[in-house]
Amino acid sequence: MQRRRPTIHEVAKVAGVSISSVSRALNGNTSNAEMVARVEAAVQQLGYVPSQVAQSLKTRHTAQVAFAMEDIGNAAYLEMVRQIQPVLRDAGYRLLLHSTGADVEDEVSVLDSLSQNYVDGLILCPLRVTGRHVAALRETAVPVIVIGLLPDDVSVDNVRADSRVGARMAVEHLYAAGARRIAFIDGPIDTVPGEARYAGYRAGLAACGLPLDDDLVEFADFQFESGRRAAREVLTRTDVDAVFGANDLIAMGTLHALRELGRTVPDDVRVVGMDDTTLAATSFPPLSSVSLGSADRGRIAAKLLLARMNGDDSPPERVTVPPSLTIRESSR
Amino acid sequence: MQRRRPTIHEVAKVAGVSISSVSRALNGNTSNAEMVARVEAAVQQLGYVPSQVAQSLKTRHTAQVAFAMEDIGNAAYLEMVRQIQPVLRDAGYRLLLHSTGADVEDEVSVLDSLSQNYVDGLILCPLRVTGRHVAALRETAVPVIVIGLLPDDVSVDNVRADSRVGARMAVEHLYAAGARRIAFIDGPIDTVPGEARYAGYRAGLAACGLPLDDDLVEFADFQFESGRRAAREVLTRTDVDAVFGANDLIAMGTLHALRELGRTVPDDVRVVGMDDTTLAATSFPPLSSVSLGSADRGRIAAKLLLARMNGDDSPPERVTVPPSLTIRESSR
DNA sequence: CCCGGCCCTGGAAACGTTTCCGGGATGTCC
DNA sequence: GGACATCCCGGAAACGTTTCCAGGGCCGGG
Repeated sequence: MQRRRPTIHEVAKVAGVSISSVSRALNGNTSNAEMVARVEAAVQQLGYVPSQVAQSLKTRHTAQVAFAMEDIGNAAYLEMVRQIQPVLRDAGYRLLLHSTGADVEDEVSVLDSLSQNYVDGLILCPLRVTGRHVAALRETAVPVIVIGLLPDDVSVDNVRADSRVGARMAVEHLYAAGARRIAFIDGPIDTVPGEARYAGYRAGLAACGLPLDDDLVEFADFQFESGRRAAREVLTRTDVDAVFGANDLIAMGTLHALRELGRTVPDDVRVVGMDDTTLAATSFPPLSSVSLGSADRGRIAAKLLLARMNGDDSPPERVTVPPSLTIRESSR
Repeated sequence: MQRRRPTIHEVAKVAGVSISSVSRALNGNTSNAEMVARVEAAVQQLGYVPSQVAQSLKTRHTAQVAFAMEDIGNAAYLEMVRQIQPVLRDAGYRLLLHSTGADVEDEVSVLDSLSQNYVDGLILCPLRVTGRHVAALRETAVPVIVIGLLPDDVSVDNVRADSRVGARMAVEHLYAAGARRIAFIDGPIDTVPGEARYAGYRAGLAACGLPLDDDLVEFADFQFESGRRAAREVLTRTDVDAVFGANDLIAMGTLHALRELGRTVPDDVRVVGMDDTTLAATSFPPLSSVSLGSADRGRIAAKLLLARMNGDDSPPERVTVPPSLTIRESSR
């Protein structure tokens, strides 16, 4: 351990050839089979492993890609990671994780330094998009794919969910199932998803001819506990026959709140969540949930990034993954 | 985008000083305030960002650490990542993720190439430990911390859970609550945790004076669906008044199987899981679970690694994190 | 048999930093 | 006021690769 590693020079000496020949032999740029054999023998003997750092310096790429998101603990991001990782690994890239903790400062610094550096590409999932994000995005030295909403005038590849339509689908589904007092527990209103889901909720109400009642709306922070608290709030404050939670954790919290208040699901109150994480299928009762296609978005983003890193310079793409509703017992 | 980045030479030219001075100014190795100011002005003007690759080549460290585990989707590993990431980030390291898919080949290649390369340290969570693992561990060029069981003669820092004792605690708890026919749904027996938990289960039975009945034991693969299936199997096969699941997913599957079979929890059958993931608290009924301290293990491993990377060369440590049982409604 | 072209090899430069070293200027003390 | 120590800056080497380039051997054709 901590032994100095052999360099290409030592391999060359042992094999009795020049370092250029070693390099060529190892990279398959020679046709002399005997040369290759000698070099490989020397490599074997010394336990030589090329320095990726030196290679990177020379070749100007690092075989690394970063994925930056708010919090790896969030199931939706996790789903993305699970899709992104194999795609990139099969293409020979390593995945670097960057939890920003939703800090704008941190996200921007990822963009303008991280992306100019030890990474060949970046997939970014910003919770909020500020002017500084946009400015930084214009300056990056490597391809960036943004997952999430982005202003129209930013020409960067962009894979988005349509959580607005998704939220509307949830409301319409609940209405169709007979609900008329549909509560909504949102995440923070100043985040991109929080705002979009709220808009979708209102659009859904409008489409169903229901009035918007502020008593039916509460804001939490996308977590289980705060979801439970917010749900209790609404449920004790006013009359409710359905709850739409802005993500599955909030909806799970709602299920617990309902149980504590002695209400039954779905007979008494129907519940729908969002993101369709594994939680939804394993909850009790199994939770209806609007999938925003996290897995698809991850996979698409990874493939897009791969194409860009391979030199594809067609105009920026904008892919929107359509939402889909999975109906389970909680709203049946 | 894709514009060539300025180098230190250009900064030097703009600032009218030598590259050595630029380097010193940027790294705080100079006391001339005016020099620093001039350099920073030039840096600002050019938008210069040092090449981390070149720095790494020179300084021989990369400010990167890898975490290799079977599958990032597993909640226990996720918990570790959440702890490891901030510790390392605060110390200036980036975290590289490596999902091995439990492939021995892949794990060993991580060990003997990855660790000799673009990384200053490695945290490894092997599901199985083979001779090749051990051999590779002896050869690594950078500090490695292993989370999980390791043969005694391998002198590598090691943070372990005691899942054997944990499993035994679960059984004793169920016995104390009145259960006498305690079923066990394990993961694959040929994995380190699968084996340890099985051993703990048997030890628990022995401690309670209960016989080992093969009818009460079934093997799944640590997933929800296979856990549900295995639970159904056992529950229809024989008489059962408690189930211990080798992880929370299996226990969740068991809860669903019980519900489908019309048995109530905990009155009819008590259930205990393992890992105490967030799932446990949000399930219905809330799931009793043995915590193996994933979060603690992650944090400890990260700190240990940090110490090693800072040159601490005291003899290898072996830390065992004690299990703890959180009793919730499912076994009350 | 000689010459030209081709292929293979080795030498050397380059990638962008950090750091060692030497020289010149400055300050201080006698 | 001179000598010596001190400090600061610039030049250059080095980190470990890849790749360009030139030279030499070999083969084939004239």
